[in-house]
Amino acid sequence: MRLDRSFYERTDVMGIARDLLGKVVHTRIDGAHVSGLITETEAYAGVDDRASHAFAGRRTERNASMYARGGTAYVYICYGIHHLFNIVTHSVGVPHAVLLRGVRILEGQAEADGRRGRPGARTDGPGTAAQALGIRRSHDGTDLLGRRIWVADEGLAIDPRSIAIGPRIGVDYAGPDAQLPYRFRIVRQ
DNA sequence: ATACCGATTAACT
DNA sequence: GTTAATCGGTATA
Repeated sequence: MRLDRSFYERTDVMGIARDLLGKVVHTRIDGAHVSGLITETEAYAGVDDRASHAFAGRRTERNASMYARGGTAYVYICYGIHHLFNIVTHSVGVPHAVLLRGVRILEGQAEADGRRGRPGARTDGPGTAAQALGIRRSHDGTDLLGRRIWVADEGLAIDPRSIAIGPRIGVDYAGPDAQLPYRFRIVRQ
């Protein structure tokens, strides 16, 4: 069952990041349907989070969609190369987001392989997951309740003991906030 | 205008 | 372990 607006409009971005583990992200892009089990996420907690692009209310052309309503895609280019897919949460004007950091492809493996360039290539990083799903900067601002990108609960139960929680990756610039336990991943099963 | 850095990855030594 | 790839944001002039 597809996640509805009320899931994304919740105010607890860390809880959403955790609850997205085991959900299934679907894309219908360039005529192909690809889906993947979400295995890793990170929460970015808006204006108070030094690791967030929206820290202190920063608002630029790049991060404008972080300020959209929950259930919107925020896609930006990192290191000039990688397209990183985020799920915006909370309400309009509150720039919370969850970074998709890893998936296990369930449907459309051949299409994902083609996009990644070789069969069986990894999809366990934020850049590789977005690439396999076909998500790119042009999908920034896409409504996750539309027909291009959506997330579904397909009844896969995740044992809480299989979830690891720890500091986020690559945010050393964020000072003390770099140590916050905002990274969630499935480590077993 | 110039300079530096980043929510990364793959291909090296 | 190191490094190249490559571009928007931010700071400085």
